[in-house]
Amino acid sequence: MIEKLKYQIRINTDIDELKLDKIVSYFKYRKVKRSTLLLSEGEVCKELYLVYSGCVRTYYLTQQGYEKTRHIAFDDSIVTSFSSFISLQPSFEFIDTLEDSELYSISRKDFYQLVVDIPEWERFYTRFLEMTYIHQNKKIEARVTLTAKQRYEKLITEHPVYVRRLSNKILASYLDVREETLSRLKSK
Amino acid sequence: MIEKLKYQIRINTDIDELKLDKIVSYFKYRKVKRSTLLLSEGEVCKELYLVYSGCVRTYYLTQQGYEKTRHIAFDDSIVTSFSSFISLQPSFEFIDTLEDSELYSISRKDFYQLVVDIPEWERFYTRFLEMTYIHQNKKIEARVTLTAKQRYEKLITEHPVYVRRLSNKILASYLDVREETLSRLKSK
DNA sequence: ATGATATTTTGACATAGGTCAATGTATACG
DNA sequence: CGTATACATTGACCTATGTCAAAATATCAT
Repeated sequence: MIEKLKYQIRINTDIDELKLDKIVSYFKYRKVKRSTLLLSEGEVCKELYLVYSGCVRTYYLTQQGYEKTRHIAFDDSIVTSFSSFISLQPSFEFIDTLEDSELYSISRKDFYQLVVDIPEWERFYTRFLEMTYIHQNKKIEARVTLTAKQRYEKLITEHPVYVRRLSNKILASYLDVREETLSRLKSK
Repeated sequence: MIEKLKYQIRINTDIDELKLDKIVSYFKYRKVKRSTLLLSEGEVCKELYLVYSGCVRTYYLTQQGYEKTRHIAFDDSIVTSFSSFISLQPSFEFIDTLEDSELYSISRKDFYQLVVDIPEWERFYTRFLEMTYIHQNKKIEARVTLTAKQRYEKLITEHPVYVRRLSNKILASYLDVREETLSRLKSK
């Protein structure tokens, strides 16, 4: 089951099975329907999710009420409203499921207790933050240097799964264009 | 001198003076003139800088050859081309000085050796990455949800130093608008 | 100081992408 | 199954911001 998480940790840091089992024991299994709201704007985010199957996203609203998708997590990836999870400030993001999903969740309290108790877990977390930084940075660069068309084509090339698995509406909100614009881009 | 770094580390993690002195001993002092290029696109970034005085920025070029400023570091803050520093991949960013500056630099090798050797330093680094994440995320949100005018006004309100200390050209590149546009925004 | 070089401002115009509205097409649920 | 609700497409038009060029300042090096 949660083998994938174990595997992820193993490749990022040396760790024995005992500690690995301890870490994994804090994750709780949870099955949720499509379109389930896991966190609302204004709430403090006290859970981190590991997506075992399905799809979870985080998004926020513009002043005009449009959704902007920050992150989409498919199988075996981690998702939470990080800014809130880290700072304990109210989240400006929502978290919801885009498909029926199986999740493993860990509480913020347990998560940070593991950071203190298990050096390998802290190492893993540090690596994770580093990779997240790089990913964010690339996303910003793409947003700033490419046209809507180019961003769409880049996504097709680099992550065809997104285009295959997501609705136009979600894809548009992820690429930061209006749905109408995406629809037009596709037909050219 | 490097008291500020010590102070920063102390408030983020408990650490004794001995270790603090060891950390600090790896930083080398360096005085550089305005407009000095510290890193070029394509090079692997193997240094991290602590800005003691002056101003350092990182930027990249769009396909049309325009500069886009990612980060501006004034006194007492940390700057490097992180994606490259972390991954050892060639940097897509440049680093240069916007004012005559005094820097403390540490090599990537020493930096990561300290991460391994001194748990408090790793803790500090983790906190730093967390704060950096939150900062990046806010910047993206602002870029996506606000107009050029609103971004400019937000900057005036939240970080008037930027507006006071930077040229229009740099400020425009930081706000992700053309210089002409910024010039017009100001006169309204 | 003085010319050279870079920055800022202003103007006229172009355009990518947004907006609003209507129509067509899925898909979910009783 | 059928119909209600959400999603996707298309059209006509609009606007914020970019582009290019020229003039007005500021800044720098000798």
